[in-house]
Amino acid sequence: MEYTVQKLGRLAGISTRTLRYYDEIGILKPARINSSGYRIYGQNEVDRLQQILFYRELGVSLDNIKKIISAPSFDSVEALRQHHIKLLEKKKQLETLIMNVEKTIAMSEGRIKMSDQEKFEGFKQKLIDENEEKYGKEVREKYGDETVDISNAYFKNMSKEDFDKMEALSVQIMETLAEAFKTGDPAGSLGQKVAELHKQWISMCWGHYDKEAHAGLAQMYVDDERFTAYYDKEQPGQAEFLRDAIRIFTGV
Amino acid sequence: MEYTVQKLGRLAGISTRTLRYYDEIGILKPARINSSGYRIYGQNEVDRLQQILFYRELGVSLDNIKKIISAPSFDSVEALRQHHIKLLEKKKQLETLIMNVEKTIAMSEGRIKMSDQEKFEGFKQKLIDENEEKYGKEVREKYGDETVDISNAYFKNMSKEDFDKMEALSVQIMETLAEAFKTGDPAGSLGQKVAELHKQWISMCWGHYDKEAHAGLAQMYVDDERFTAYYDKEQPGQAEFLRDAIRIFTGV
DNA sequence: GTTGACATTAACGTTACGTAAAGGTGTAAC
DNA sequence: GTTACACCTTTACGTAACGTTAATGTCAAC
Repeated sequence: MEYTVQKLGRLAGISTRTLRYYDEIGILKPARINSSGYRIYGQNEVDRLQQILFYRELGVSLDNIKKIISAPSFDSVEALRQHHIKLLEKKKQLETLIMNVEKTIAMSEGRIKMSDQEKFEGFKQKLIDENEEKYGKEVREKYGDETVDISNAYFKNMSKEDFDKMEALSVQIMETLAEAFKTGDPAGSLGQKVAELHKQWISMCWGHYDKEAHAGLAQMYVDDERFTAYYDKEQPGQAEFLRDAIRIFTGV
Repeated sequence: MEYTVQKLGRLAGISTRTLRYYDEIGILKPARINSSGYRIYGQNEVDRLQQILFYRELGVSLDNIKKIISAPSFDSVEALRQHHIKLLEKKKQLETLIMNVEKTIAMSEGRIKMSDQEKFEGFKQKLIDENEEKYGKEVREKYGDETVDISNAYFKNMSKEDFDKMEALSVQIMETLAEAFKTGDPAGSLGQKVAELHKQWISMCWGHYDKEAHAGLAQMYVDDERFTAYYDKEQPGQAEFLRDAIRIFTGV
């Protein structure tokens, strides 16, 4: 089956302008141009367009779509599997958002209360995903396929020594946190020592120090389950304890 | 609680640029400007921003969001309910798309075969929805709250007489179709009479006539379940019969 | 041989921001 | 007291993915 722009457009539910644009940027060129200069698309182009629209639906930029499906190593089945996973994630996020809406309705009716933080929950997950994606990409560009641990040092182009120092600090933090947690007092000397160590650690991470940001990060350790899981892995409650200690330490 | 641009941005997971832009276009103005010219947001703004992001997530343009939430009749709880329904629809569509991906993977592995039509199913539903939304909006702008039936005449700014004529035609089509269907022969004189009547009808709809489009529409009566349901409502199989009659009539 | 649907290129418009430039503000640290 | 640095400001140009308009060529049908 052969298609002109309009026929293919109708088939796929897109405009002729879109098809010409796709030709222009080289993401979907017609199989041939007939004697009158008309674009003629064939079976291969139909399939390729389908691929393009799949990725577009995911919010992938045309530029990236081009890279993905033009790469010589492109394995379309594998790409589809990845695609499938992303769609499932998107669905999950949508479900979070739906829950959030239901919560907000309940709140409007006065049945429950929501914190300002909670009000943006459905959206935030998306942000985190995007950051991860961006972060991961940049790291891969800079360091190739080195270990994930080293990628932690990304922010400041850290030296190996600095990195080792950070590692040591982070071990020390976890140990001291465990000790301090036993005392049950975030304001105590051990609790404040953890906060001080943590300050040193993020100072290295960020290249500078900022009280409010520190307190904000501590709050995130409680709000973001990935961080909570990390700090709570030995004793549940440690993430919250750390936040309280830092709150007192920073006075925020 | 009061927020500066950055604090609110972090809370909601958006950039400061976005907040300034929202101020600029008047969709979200700060509660006040302090002595240094800083934007200060309060509780109302947090809630309004949440509303904005809800709609944005749905793909509504900022311009339309502004109209929606600025309308004096804006009922936020009711809006949330609508919003909730739309999210559920979006989820459903996403599930269709996921199924489509799974189907395509299966196809790539040679387990099943898919027609060109099927390949675009997930997108098409979306297209239909969008068209309906756009269509409905434009009609409301043009005719206010008149009946949905009259809105059918939208395309060509049809007169009342034309509209009545169309109505009469559509009744005649249904009656003749029922008669013709009994003969079981789409090529017979009754079958071809239906096709001819249908040609007249769509000529009025579109303002012109095109064979291929006619044949295409007839195919859609079979492919799109909403049309199929309409034509099959008296006798299952009538949609298919009509398509066959039109196929023969147009010679496509 | 004239419609009218279809095709072409060229080029400017749009939305929702990103990004940089050039500068003022607030406060913690030396 | 001034340095430093995270904030804030406005102005203004850049971008993605097309939409839209204009001016023009092509093809099938009546």
